[in-house]
Amino acid sequence: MAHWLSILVQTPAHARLGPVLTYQSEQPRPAGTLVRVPLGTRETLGVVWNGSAIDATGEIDPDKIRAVAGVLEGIAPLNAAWQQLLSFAASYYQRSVGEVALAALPPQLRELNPKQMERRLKRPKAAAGPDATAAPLSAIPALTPEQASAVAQIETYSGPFLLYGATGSGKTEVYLHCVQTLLEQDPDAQALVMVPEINLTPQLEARFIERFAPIYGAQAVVSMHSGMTNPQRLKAWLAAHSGGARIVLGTRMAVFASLPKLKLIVVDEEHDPSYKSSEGARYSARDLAIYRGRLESAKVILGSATPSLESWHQSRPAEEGGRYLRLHMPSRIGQTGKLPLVRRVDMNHQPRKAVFSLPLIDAIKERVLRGEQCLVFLNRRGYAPVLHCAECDWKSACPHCSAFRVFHKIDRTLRCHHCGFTERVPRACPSCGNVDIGTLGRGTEQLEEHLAELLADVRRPNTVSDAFPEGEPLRIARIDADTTRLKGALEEQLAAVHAGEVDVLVGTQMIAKGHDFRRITLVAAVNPDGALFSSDFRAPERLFSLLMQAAGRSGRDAALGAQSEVWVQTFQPAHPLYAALKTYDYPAFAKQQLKEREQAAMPPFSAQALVRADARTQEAAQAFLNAARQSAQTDMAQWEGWAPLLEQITLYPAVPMSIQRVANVERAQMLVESPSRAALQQFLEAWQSVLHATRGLPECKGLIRWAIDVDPLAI
DNA sequence: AGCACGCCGACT
DNA sequence: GTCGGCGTGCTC
Repeated sequence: MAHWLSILVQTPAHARLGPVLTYQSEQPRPAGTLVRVPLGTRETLGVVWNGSAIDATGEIDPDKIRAVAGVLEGIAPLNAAWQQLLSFAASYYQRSVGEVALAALPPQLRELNPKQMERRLKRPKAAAGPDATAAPLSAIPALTPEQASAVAQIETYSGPFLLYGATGSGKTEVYLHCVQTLLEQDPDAQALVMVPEINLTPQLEARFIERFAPIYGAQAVVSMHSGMTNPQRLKAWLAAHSGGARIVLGTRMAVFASLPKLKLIVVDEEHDPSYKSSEGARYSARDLAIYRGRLESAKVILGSATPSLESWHQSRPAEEGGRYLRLHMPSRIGQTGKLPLVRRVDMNHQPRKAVFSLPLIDAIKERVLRGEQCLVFLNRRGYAPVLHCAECDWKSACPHCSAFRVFHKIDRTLRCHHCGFTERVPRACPSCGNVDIGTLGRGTEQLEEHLAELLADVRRPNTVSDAFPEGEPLRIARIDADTTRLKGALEEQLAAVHAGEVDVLVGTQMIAKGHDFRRITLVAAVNPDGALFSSDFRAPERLFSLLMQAAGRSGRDAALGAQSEVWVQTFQPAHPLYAALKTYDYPAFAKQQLKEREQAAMPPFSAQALVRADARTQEAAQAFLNAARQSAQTDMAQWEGWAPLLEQITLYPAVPMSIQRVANVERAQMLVESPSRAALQQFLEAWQSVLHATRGLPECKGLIRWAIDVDPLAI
């Protein structure tokens, strides 16, 4: 007799299909079982959900129920905790479970046919156990008192923990130590360690392999990130799912890894915006890590030198309502203990239009003449952000976007950084024919060029590197998304910096993160003021974090640490953000920001969601959002018992997005806010059906798609 | 989202 | 006469 199974398949939220489909099967299958099912004309991967549940929507024609095509033999069902995690993620981020769950599985599980799958699973596994070929275990550094105290607290309490440690305070050593203790105590236990970016995985992986391969074998450590090939991803996933991998390192996607014996989760640089996904289900891996930790009784460590204000607020003293335990490690290891001196240059007193102030140029010269390296930041790539005609006021607008195309001098192109549209730079103004067209603003390319001119007469000292003898011109290098497009280019360029081939490094924020430059003693932010006046209320938080991280790049070498400096060129030298930066007083900065947020009832003192709409015309996008808003305020208010809930919800009018048009698609958004997270959740869930219905309205013709972003990072 | 079916323009 | 454009509609 056949059994009826509820099965998840990959169906987008807007498809008019239930979240689970009903299939029949000769045998009962436990929830979590991976199966292949027919769907329309194709066969697709499905996950058995809630065992023998009768279809929730009720009336489907029994004749339409098709049979399960097969079970993925040799792969154990996903456990209840995993199912619960995915159910939660789907409902919290307002997507269908099918979409979220199937996207969380490695792509090859979907693509491989049964025969290929069988072959993959039969592959002989490398013998578990110590890896004889691994380098002999190098001495494990003794913990500093601060590290030892943090480790002791993590072992004593259940967490979650916010490890608030200065750059260079040795947070990674704390992670390594906690993982090591865990694996020694529990022969099955697994740990999940997340980092924000792929770029940061190789060095972390090297450190974990160095530490753990000699004890547990190299296959005990696996990585999960989007830079891996599909076969690599499947292999890592299977290793984690089978329990063979003891440590999983990865980017945000790793939070969904199947880890049957998960006991510890580390979220390094927890404040980093990369943990929030910006497409599909817009989940926050950091927030899901907290949920998952509680769900599976696994300890969670969030680590940062500049925690997100959300995490900082959650880690206030327990008697004030804090839920995380804050562990503080203020000291940098192996150094004089001092962070670089922060110097603000008041650009109001510098020549108008100066890119580099005189004192900064002098300081850079002085450093390179001593054989030290300098790092210069500007968060804008290209040569100039706008090309401009002084005669007729033509500007290099992108024809497809509401943005300017950026002038790239290197290949003489105008490039739109939003849609990719690229043209050769015109010789004369395309509008009036004036041949004297100029640039407005500057980017990293121009900075590099300008710096070369300013330092043209400076010669290298003889202390730097044998390969580049005394008396040669300075080497100025640039690292940004343009110079690192090719695979391996970033590593190559970083290696050149490490080798001392570069005297001055110019780049965007991508060089601020994680890289351990030994001989850099001066870091300069050329023009960071923009974030102070941004309409995004999180911009100051990001700027502070970026500048703190940049400061962490300077003076990591003990011998040079004492004299290292961070320079900030600003027109707002008295701004409280820079004042807090000068004393590295993150707590003071956070306190001030949180006070502002509380007064304005912004996160973490309120919950937000954003509905974004893409359409052919701006009118259609806004009409859709405003109609859905109207329905919420009139129709939903009539629903039995909904009025009190709706009173806790604020729906703001639809507004165009800050870049209103990208690739000829008009974009608008609407903010939804509530003092209560629960109320917001309840509202959004019910509102989904209203949004679906709104779509069909005549004034919404031209709407392309819409999506809800819960806990958006940028508004 | 896929993937079909379906009805109108330029090619072997 | 076919290949193929992407508009609508369905998938347990």
